[in-house]
Amino acid sequence: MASRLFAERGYAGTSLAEIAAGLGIRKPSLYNYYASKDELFVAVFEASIRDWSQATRPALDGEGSFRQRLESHLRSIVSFAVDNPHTLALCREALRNQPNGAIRVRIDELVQRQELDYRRRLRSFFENGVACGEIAPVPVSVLVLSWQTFIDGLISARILELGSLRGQSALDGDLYLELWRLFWRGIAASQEDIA
Amino acid sequence: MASRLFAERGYAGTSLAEIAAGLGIRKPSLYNYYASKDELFVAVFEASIRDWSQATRPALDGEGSFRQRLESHLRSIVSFAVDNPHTLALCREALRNQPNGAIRVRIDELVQRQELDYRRRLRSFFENGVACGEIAPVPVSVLVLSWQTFIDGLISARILELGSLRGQSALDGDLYLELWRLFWRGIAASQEDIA
DNA sequence: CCTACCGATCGGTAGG
DNA sequence: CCTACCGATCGGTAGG
Repeated sequence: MASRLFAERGYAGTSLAEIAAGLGIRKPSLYNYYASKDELFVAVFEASIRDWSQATRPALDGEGSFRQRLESHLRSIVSFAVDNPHTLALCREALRNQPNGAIRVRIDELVQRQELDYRRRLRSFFENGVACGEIAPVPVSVLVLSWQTFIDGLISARILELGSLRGQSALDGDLYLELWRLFWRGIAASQEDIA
Repeated sequence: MASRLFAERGYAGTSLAEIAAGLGIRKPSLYNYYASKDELFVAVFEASIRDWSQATRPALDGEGSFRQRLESHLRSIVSFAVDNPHTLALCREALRNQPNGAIRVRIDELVQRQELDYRRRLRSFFENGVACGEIAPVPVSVLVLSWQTFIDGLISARILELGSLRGQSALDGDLYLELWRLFWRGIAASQEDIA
């Protein structure tokens, strides 16, 4: 509830009275659970980023070719994004907005930790992929960044289409799999024809 | 000034008193220029999206191979994004947030118009590229979406790093050109080796 | 979990 | 472009 409101209207645009109303209680009762608006926001953000990283975790270390594993990782990311649109939007809101500075530090710390962990896993995945000759011999840091940019683009499309009605979305149906094929073609070692 | 504040703190998080202070005047004086906060925001957003689309326009229809023209288009996008970080952030903020609904409609209309125009130009560019055999025979709608996702990913990286200190950014130095090489490799008709 | 209430700040207006 | 001011709402507290 709070997470949805924060995601849709932002930190400053969401009042504690609205959150309470959504929960069927009155504003002062919130203070039995959280010491302040900041604490509430941090708690909600913490839960969001944890859900996100958990839902996304497993696939990379599974079985199959590097292509299959990366695709399965992508599928878990996309299905989470589709099922939990405001969880992701909240993470973006927290990253982008700078409510008052005090809260910033704590959020940045949470993000840093999760980001470092994710990059470490990606790095090892791509290192192996290059070593096994399935992925093109590009610097691993470029591969990692390329992947993160690809995902960011997909997610952006998803988040932006929440507010305004955009046309065709990158996540409509299985369209993202077409984008994935092009992405993989860009980093694959051997370059099959596309058709 | 107003654009920077709206971009950094969002619509709800920016007060008219702050904007006025940034301009060296008092709050009520703003009402000599704009009838309301909504009008001010729409005006600032309109200017931002216009600057963005103008700075980005020329390259696609220039001379050279499709690869050269798309790369030059990318360069103009990235250099605008680096030079005008909060102009882009404001566009994102306007797209994402839904301040009160009245303002939404007008912003969506501005976005729709510019978006349709941009997609039309991309579509014609990619159609020609495929027809000339320089770009892989993929449905044009997929190519267009793929490009927009690529750009969204680069821009996201830029915007997110404004607030929090992220590690390596996709737009540090010429790193984005490495990502571009992989992107092009994914959509190119003939697939040279990467090394 | 509630009612009642606090000072501060919000967008906006009056009047000059 | 200003000072002075409006009612409404903000996050938060007192006290039960």
